Amino acid sequence: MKIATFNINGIRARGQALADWLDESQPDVAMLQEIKCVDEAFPREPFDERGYNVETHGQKGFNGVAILSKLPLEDVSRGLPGADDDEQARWIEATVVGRRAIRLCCLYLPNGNPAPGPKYDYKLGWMERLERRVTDLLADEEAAVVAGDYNVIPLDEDAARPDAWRSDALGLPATRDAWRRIVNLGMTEAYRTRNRGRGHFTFWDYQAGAYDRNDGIRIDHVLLTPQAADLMTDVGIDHAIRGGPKPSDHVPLWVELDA
DNA sequence: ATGTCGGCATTGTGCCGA
Repeated sequence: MKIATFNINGIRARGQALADWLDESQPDVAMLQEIKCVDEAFPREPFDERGYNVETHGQKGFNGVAILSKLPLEDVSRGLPGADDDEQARWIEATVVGRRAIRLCCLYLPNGNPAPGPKYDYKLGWMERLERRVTDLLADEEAAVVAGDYNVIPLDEDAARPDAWRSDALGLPATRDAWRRIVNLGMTEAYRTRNRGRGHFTFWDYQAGAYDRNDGIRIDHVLLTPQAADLMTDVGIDHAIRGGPKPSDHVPLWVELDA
């Protein structure tokens, strides 16, 4: 089962690029972030035609997440637990059952800039809630994939110019500490099991020819519970589509699970 | 740091968020 995450930066602006990528990459599951529309405005037809079930958790203008799946999506839950007053649409989870059941958690973690400030406080609070949700997922002892745009640069090697991000909300020590606390609960960070060193990115700014200069950062991640990590057979980044027509500023990251 | 983009409010363009 191929499971991908992709921050598409606006579903309505990305229709063709997203459809083309689905046709080429053929994921069984695509977890999408920044759909930037309400549920009723999500264009379902291109995905219906391709045999995907669609579940969305949208919001007007900003944020918004969705899961596309060729298998039925069961037990869908919207919103990250732990703050009833949180109005931002950044979390949706569901279960797919192939040969094995897989819990899919799709997240769009807050950017947090400018830091310090209320937006950064919200980011750190959201990461505390994520830590609690991951703790519960691990206690379930089942296969779960927690994937999305984390807006976290885990280490200096995950940025072309690490110095530029040291005081940014994506790279501050407190951000990296919170990330490490989550991973260290017992999750496997999929991409780094097979790829080491510099130059592996999932995001390039639209400005200043960042993609052409490979001036990127690695901020989209897939975390796996042990039961999911034991099923992983491959992982990759579809970076080439960043150079295609009307690209998102992020590219897809995917894992293959024997499930 | 800034060579950009998407969506909104709004009809020509400036703001926000990233």
